Amino acid sequence: MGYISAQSMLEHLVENFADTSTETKEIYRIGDLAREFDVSLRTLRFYEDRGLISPERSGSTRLYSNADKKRLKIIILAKNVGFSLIDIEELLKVYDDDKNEQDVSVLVDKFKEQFARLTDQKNELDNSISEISKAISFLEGKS
Amino acid sequence: MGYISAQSMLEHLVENFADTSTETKEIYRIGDLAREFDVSLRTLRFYEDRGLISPERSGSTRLYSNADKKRLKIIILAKNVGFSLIDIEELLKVYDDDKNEQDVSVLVDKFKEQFARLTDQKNELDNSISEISKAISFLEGKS
DNA sequence: TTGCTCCTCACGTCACGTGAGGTGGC
DNA sequence: TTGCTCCTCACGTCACGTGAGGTGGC
Repeated sequence: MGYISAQSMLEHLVENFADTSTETKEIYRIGDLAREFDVSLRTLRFYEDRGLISPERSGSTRLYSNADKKRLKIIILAKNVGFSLIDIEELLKVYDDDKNEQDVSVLVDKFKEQFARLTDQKNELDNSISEISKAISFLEGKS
Repeated sequence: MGYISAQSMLEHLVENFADTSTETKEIYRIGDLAREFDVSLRTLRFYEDRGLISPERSGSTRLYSNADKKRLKIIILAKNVGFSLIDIEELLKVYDDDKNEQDVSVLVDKFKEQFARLTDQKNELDNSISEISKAISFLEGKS
């Protein structure tokens, strides 16, 4: 099959997973995107502080393009699966420096690592749930 | 069956769940307890700052009694099942103000609330795991 | 004029981690 | 003297939340 860049893979990925409103505009204000992705204004400003996204300005007001919105979709998907902002910065670096096919395997590796972290967390959570269940039946059995 | 106080229930609970070393001493130093409960010195000092535990001192060195150790067992069990330090403060209040049987149901309620929080977290985690699994098979299928 | 939305600081949160710099008894 | 363990600040972390105080266009 044909060559697929990491960049277009990420774009297809978020198209499949972050299927939000179908409203098509050219320019978005911060409130539009905050509503659409269900995050706070502070969150979007914070991501900008962290260098993850850099919207244009009209005076002091931020203006987000469709490219910014695609970028934000990637950020939100990555956040939803528990990537840290540092991780997301690296993902976006792959997205931006789209030079060769190796990037794709780097991408797969990063997602697999995150999958491993999530399953570790799940095991810890399951242990906590089992411990608290035992505690509750102990407390109820004695009352 | 006979009346069982919230205080003794908490003690029995941690006896069952936090069965650590059986070494019996009268006095523990901070390093002893840190090793036994697998937490840092900083953590024990922080819990003291937060008013959760108040060991004696010999000069500047902290000396923990067996009662302090029991108390710490409760703290560690509660931490392991995800209670916040604020929650733990309230649990310890029940442990200290051991006046009537109502406390026991308060205790059960707090544990059940925490159980609900944990299952919510588990659902979120399961969603994240499912999302990232789909993402990985998407990425692998296209490479 | 009133609302709505936008803006920039800047401190607060949560549970500690991580040095820096120093003391005390074997 | 060297190690080991203990101590007290006090800033850093992570991803924002939460005001305070102010601007700009319908």
